[in-house]
Amino acid sequence: MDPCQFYKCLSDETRLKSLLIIAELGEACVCHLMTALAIEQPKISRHLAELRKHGVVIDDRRGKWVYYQLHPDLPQWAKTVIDDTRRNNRPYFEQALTQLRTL
Amino acid sequence: MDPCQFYKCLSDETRLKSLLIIAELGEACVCHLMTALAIEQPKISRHLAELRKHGVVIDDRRGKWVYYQLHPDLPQWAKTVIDDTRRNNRPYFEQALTQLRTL
DNA sequence: AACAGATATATGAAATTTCGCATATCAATA
DNA sequence: TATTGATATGCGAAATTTCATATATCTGTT
Repeated sequence: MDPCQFYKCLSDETRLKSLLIIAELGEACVCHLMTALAIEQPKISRHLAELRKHGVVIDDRRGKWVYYQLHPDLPQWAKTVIDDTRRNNRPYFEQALTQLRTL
Repeated sequence: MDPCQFYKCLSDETRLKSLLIIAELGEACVCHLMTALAIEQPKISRHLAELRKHGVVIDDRRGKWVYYQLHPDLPQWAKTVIDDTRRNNRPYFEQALTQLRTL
C-alpha cells in the first residue's frame, strides 16, 4: 500500500466520509451511503470503485444490495490512521450518521 | 483542521515525503529537501507554501535559509497520523534520507 | 423470458491540481 | 548600494480529478 496513494483515497469528501461511516458501522451498502451523504448513486459508486481499486475496501454482494467493508488486508498502520481519524473527528461525519438513522 | 483538507496535503508525493523528512529530523530547510528529493527549488517551495497555508508546517527563517517544522498546534490526531505513517513506511522515504546524508 | 430495483460504468465537460519557467523578494556581505 | 545566494511567487500550459447524464449489468420476482 503506497502511502501517497492511500492518502489520495482519503482526500475527497465523499470517499473520506464513506470510509469513516464504513469504519464506524463495520459495513455499509450503497443505498445507505446515498442517504447518509445525500448524493447521487453514480457518484457514490464511482468513489467506492476507486477505494476498491486501491485495496482500501472490499465489496460483498447480497442479493440486490452491495455491502462495503474495510479491506481485511489493509496494513495495520492504515487501519490505525482511519480509526484515529474516525475517533477524533466525529463532528465531521456526525450528520451523515444521523441521516442514516432515519432509515 | 478539516480532515479532508489535511489528507489533501498528504496526497502528493513531494509534500508527503517532505513532511516525513521534517517529522523524522525535527526540521529541514528548503535546500535540504531539494537534495533529498532531487527536485527543483520552485517546486519544493510551492508545496511547502501549500502545507504552510493549511497549518501543517511553520517556517522559520535563519539568515538565508528557511527551516520548516511541523506546526506546533497541529491537532494530536494529525500528529499521530504523520508519526504512524513515518514509522511504518520507512522504505518510502529511506532513499531521500540517504541522499540527505551525502551533504 | 420480461420486468423492476440496485449498482456499475462509459463519456465528455468542467473544475482542480501540478508543473516549468521567468521573475521577484529577502538577507548577508563586499 | 551593488551583488550574490536562498527562497518565494506569478503565470499559462499540461495533467489529473470530479461530475452529470445516459446507459449497461446484475439479481430477484412475476
